Amino acid sequence: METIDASTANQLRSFIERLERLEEDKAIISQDIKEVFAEAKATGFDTKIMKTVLKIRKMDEQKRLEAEAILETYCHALGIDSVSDISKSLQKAA
Amino acid sequence: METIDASTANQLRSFIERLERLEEDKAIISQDIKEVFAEAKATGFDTKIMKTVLKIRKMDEQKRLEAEAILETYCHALGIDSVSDISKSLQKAA
Amino acid sequence: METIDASTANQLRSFIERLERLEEDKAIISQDIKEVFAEAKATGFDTKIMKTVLKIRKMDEQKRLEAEAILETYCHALGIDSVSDISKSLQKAA
Amino acid sequence: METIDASTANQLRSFIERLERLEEDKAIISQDIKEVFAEAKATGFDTKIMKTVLKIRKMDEQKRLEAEAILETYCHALGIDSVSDISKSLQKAA
DNA sequence: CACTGGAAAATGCCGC
DNA sequence: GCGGCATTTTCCAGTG
Repeated sequence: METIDASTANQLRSFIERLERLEEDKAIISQDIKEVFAEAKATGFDTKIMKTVLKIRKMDEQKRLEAEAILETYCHALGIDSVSDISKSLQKAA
Repeated sequence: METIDASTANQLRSFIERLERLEEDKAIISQDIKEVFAEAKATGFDTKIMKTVLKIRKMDEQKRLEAEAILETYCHALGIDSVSDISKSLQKAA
Repeated sequence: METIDASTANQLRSFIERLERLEEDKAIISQDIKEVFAEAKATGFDTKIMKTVLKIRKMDEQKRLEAEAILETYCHALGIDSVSDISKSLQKAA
Repeated sequence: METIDASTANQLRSFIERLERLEEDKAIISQDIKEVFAEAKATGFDTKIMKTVLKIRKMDEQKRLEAEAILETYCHALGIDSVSDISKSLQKAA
């Protein structure tokens, strides 16, 4: 069986620890989210409806991103480097 | 249909925005985790094994927590307020 | 719209019925589990603790399986077909 | 701390083992269900649609049961012991 | 590159 | 009626 040198072991340990720290941060945020929902509920809001609202807003955001992606494709096809170039043009025009 | 006054609407908006910010933070961390795995993989580590290692370490932690939960339940059943009370008793005894 | 021939429809019906029977069996077992908990509770046991005990026992089993999975992965990486091959080698050596 | 006599310990062990056996049976059925879905998929059916079909049929069944519950309530209110009494009457009539 | 298996997230349910 | 938990659904990396 292959031996693992100390350096490699330390690298691995480092990766594992970084991951565990990130997972922990993520867990904390998940907890924060739950607390915000709890607070909203205590204030009298219906969390189920709130979740639906969030979902719809996310879908809208997604739609916007997809629209931008299409725009980006068109820009590329038309030889315009990026959307920001259009912004600049528009600002100049204004 | 009931009308919603401006104040309530603002409260709701505030909750929604806080939640969206938290969701975004969480998404960033998820992305970070993926990148660490990618880096580890590029360094030559087997991510599958790494995930299993993380899982086992998490299970150890989880098991410890479950055991503590049982202890807590017993303490409650026996009229001892908390585990720390036991610690105190033991310290006195020592 | 595509038409569905009778044979296909019967096949589908057969699958659906098999699934519904299995779901029903599963529901019966879930009910049995509830009843055992109820009986234990009536006998004076704390179901919460029982659930925790079951969880820990399950985790032990799971941990064992995870560890075996890692071993299996190493074996594979080292060109050893299976754990039983190791057993054989060890038996010869003994 | 209270001591637990052997008899109680055996009772507990018995409950735990019964539960573990039931959990195992349940897991087997869950596995069977997955296999039926896999088979249906291999036959060319869309499992997602099948799941929707099952859900709708379940809702229908639920509706039927609720209707029966209402009927049962009426029967009770009218001094008829059970639905089966109605069945008998109908069978006689036929 | 479609598929499968497993992890993460969302939903629904049950007990308190 | 609520929190907590189990189940379900969804997503994604890995694989043939």
